[in-house]
Amino acid sequence: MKNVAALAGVGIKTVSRVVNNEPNVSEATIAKVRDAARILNYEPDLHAGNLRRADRKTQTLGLLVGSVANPFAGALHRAVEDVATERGVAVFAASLDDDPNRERGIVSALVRRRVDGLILTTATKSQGYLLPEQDRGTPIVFVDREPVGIEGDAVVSDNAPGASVAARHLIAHGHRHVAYLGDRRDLQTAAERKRGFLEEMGRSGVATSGIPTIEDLHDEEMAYAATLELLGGPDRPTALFTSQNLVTIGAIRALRQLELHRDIALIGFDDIALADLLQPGITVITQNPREIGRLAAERVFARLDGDEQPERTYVVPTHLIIRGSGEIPPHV
Amino acid sequence: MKNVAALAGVGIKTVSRVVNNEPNVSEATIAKVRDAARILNYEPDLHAGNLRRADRKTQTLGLLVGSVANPFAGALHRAVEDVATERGVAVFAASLDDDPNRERGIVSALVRRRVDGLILTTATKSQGYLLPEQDRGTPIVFVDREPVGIEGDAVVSDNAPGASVAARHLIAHGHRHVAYLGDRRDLQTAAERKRGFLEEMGRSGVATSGIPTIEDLHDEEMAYAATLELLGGPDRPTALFTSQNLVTIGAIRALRQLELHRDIALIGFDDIALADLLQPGITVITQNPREIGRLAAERVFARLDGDEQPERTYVVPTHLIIRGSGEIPPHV
DNA sequence: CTGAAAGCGCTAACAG
DNA sequence: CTGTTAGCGCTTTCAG
Repeated sequence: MKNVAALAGVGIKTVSRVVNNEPNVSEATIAKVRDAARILNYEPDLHAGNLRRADRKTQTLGLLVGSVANPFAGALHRAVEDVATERGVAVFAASLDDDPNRERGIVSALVRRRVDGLILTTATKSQGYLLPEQDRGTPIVFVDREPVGIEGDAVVSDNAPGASVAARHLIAHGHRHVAYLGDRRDLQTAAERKRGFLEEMGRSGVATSGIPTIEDLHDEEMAYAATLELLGGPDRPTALFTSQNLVTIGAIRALRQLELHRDIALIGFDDIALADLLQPGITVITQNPREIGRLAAERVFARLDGDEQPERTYVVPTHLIIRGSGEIPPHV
Repeated sequence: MKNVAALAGVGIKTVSRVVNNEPNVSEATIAKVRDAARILNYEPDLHAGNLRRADRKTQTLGLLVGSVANPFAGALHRAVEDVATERGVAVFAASLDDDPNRERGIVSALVRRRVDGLILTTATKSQGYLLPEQDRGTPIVFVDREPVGIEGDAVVSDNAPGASVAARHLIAHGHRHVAYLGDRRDLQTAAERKRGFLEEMGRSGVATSGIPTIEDLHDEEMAYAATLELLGGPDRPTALFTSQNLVTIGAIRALRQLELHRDIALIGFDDIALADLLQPGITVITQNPREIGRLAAERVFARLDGDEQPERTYVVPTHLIIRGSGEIPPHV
């Protein structure tokens, strides 16, 4: 900047004015400065400026998702990016891998970089450690899972109601003997989905004790193996409810393996790619990651703009998409 | 930091030493400082420190991909993140949308944030505008597409050879009348795949002029419509080669719509989710986005570590995965 | 082993 | 309309 000022023959502050489009600079001076900047390939240093700027905003957002490689996170990330870009804000994205230590490390790295806001999927038991940062004025919005040990805006899917819809749908198609296949039970989303599912089964008069539940299925292979075992055993269920993406895919593979995919009903929570092209098509409860991301980013910016309303949880609705696998009648 | 120093009753420089794990501080002092830091919830400001630091590294990387929402980009992003995290480096990820203006804007935003390195998918005709930044010492690695107007490391798939393999496979299964369905012809990857495909067909004695080619298919809907039209017309091809993900999916939908999916062969470039569960399974040429990302990140860090070897292009091999659709014999 | 002074690139506050 | 001075939070340099 000093160099630009020298080349343009003006003071350093004038360059600053031009770069930041501040008023009270003559057209001629602006032109001189811009020329000099172009010749020197000058790019302002956002961080240096920020050090002294009144609002101290880095124009930067931190986003923590399950894994940037998974489609749910990708869609969410894109939505966040879209609203951030509109405001000239760049986003750091990182992967959680459901690891509490990783969460702490990433949050710390983001805080050290003085992000203006945080959008977080969490794996820690309590997020109380974020209190100091929140007190410092950084808006924090939780996505996918609600916070524990701290107040904060949150944007989540209606996990329990969505799972209830799945249960009701299977019941309506005559099923009484439905198995639940779920992710790690310490994950809030998995627990909610299980709760919604079991409650609805209960309301329909199916005893919870009679419902086969297999949990802690964290990847496709585990789900595949668990499904094979379940269906190979006695007293085989007539339908499956899978609480998550990878579990659904594992179950599909197992059903195919056993050639039961046309005989045993299946509803999965969360959509999967090309689910409509399989035979039968896979009936699912879809989430809306784009909307979750959009809302979360909007909340961050609203807080940044001074919105003071009480923190709350925003629930993004899920939808039942009927494609065939969920409408298979019970087969004895 | 001033506050921490005051509370610990030491000089500011001593705090700096402790925070950065510099030597020559007594155990007792270290303990005092750490206590004070904890009490005040002190988090160092990475950018402020960087302003004066000798190496001026922000521990930050910029990544520009097609769209963070697409699976190829997600896998690449994750691989980059993995190698970056190991070195305490955070990554800014942004979406290009094959828009040259967007590319310029994002690059500028990243440069202003003084990222230590850039990993870029590009849409501009020439990347000469990056020369000043490169001269400033920022390593730039191009992914998916090779640079024009500038020297630089690049990591790409073997597009032409991969497409040749597809062509050869179809030829080997007896096809002579194969259509090419491709993405925007101004995209380097699409052009390469087309070239590889046509050259191989030529080597097998099929006249290029007789090969139906439909290009500029940028999304699923366009591909679907184009495929419907192609197959509804006279002189229907016996096999299709689709040069990209979304085009493949559009073609699959069209084939199903016409109930030709068991009669017309299909090979797609780039893998698609659950391709093995469709009937028939979709034969594809897979890319390796994780490896592309890993290599790109490694190149950036190697350059940062002083590697001076000439810039070059790294080619990551593709693989033919046989699943059924590519092995359908010609049907007249 | 420790601290004081200077300065990184920029903006705030004020003076011309 | 323009420039000067101070200072953001930290690291460097150098003197204790």
